[in-house]
Amino acid sequence: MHGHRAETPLVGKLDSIFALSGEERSALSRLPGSIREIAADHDVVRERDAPTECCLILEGFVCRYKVTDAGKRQIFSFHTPGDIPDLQSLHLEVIDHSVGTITPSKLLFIPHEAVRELCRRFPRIADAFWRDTLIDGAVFRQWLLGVGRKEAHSRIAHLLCELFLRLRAIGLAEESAFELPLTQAEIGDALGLSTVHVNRSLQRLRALGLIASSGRRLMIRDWRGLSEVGEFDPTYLHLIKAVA
Amino acid sequence: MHGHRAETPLVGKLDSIFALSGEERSALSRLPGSIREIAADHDVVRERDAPTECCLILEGFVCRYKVTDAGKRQIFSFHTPGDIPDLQSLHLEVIDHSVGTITPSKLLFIPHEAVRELCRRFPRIADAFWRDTLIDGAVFRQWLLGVGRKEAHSRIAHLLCELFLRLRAIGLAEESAFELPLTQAEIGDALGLSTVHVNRSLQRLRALGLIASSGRRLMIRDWRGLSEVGEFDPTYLHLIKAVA
DNA sequence: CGCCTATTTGATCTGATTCAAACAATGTGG
DNA sequence: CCACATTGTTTGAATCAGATCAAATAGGCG
Repeated sequence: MHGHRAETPLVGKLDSIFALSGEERSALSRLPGSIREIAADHDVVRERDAPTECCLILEGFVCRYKVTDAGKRQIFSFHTPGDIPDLQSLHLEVIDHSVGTITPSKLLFIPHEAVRELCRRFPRIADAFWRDTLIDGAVFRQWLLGVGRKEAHSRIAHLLCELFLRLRAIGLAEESAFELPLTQAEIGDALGLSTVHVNRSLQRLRALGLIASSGRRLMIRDWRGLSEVGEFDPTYLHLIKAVA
Repeated sequence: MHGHRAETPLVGKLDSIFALSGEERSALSRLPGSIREIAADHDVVRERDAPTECCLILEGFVCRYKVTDAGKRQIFSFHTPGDIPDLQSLHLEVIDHSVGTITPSKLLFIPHEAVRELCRRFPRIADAFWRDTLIDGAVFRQWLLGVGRKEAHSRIAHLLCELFLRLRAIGLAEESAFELPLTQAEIGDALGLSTVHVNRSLQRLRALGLIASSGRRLMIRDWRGLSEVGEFDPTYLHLIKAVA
């Protein structure tokens, strides 16, 4: 069953990276599936599963990750409303990583067959998904460049820049502030850092006057400066809308 | 094992991850384009380019990489004959990373339009490419897991395992040895390590009796052990053929 | 042989981890 | 509304994996 809003998160998200026609939009918003609400810190898909449906995020914050034998977690990406973090399960039987919630989330589980059918009927939608997958890969590469070759505070600055733009692209950020639902431990897992070091690096960014925060709310005081420290260049996100 | 040497590298490569029909194979091997030979250590595509053709590797070793403002290089992936490292340029105008040769290479530059046409005529070939892109992403994730969360010798062990299997899948490795055309500096750039540390970690793997090497030739003395140290599980490569 | 590029070794330094404990928020149930 | 538990943030000190610097070998190869 599905509800009907003016614009579903999926349409809004694809809109930010691809020009859709009216017909394509309405087809997308009519995708069938079952809605499920999942508490924070729970797995949606687990490494080695072979799901027959994929999950569209309606609300919440989700991540993809993998755990080392030594029990260390590496987060690969964060996902927001409109994303389908396990779209790849459409073409790859076994999934090679887990997907878990960060915050309580509302997800729409869409049968693979429905997505395939949609792609057959609207080849440009397939193109949009393909494009999204490629952008996903580009984000990975930026991530890897940071983890492999940049210092802690620079990685963090980059992550904050990226999240800000992505959230703004889907209407979840204000002019220069947004809700950041990540703990410092989660940031560390994403960037290959210890919690302690994330904490000290954040303090440094604050001391430099680049950011400020109160509770979950993060304010960007100096976008230019933050971008520079993080060596952030938004091109790789391939967003359609221009950037502040 | 099979002995079809008349096939092109591309067919051989896709064969290793996807079941192609005879008609699809011959269409693939008839892809047009211009062959160019490129010396070692030269760029094929540069970050921010917007190429109108993509390059199929016929011979040689190629990598994708990006460089930090501080001048540090991070290699994202290595590519071997049959790979099309910049296939993504088909759907993403601007390329977000550079592609460069490691060894002297022979490349076939195929116009985007020819690939698009092929995908239209043979949708299953499009599926195969899509699948290849997804596997590429899976390789990235493994890579990132290592760089972010594993120790140096473990990352190296993992890389060696991966290269061995991939090379064997396309017929470029023997039972337990292969030509490894990488310098220690390049391994470092791939794994986020300094040359010196790569050297010492390799010595450690040798001392453990896991590998041996003479010149460019690398021998795997203890596959089990190497896999364990690297926490290597080949599932993510999604190779069709079973593994030793 | 001599040149250039890789590998190896040694010594030193440092960014980041780890361990440990205090502190702040937030939430829970009585 | 308070005591208490829980989870996240912050601080401090000790330690370590890996970086950096510097210089000595060892291979290839024209």
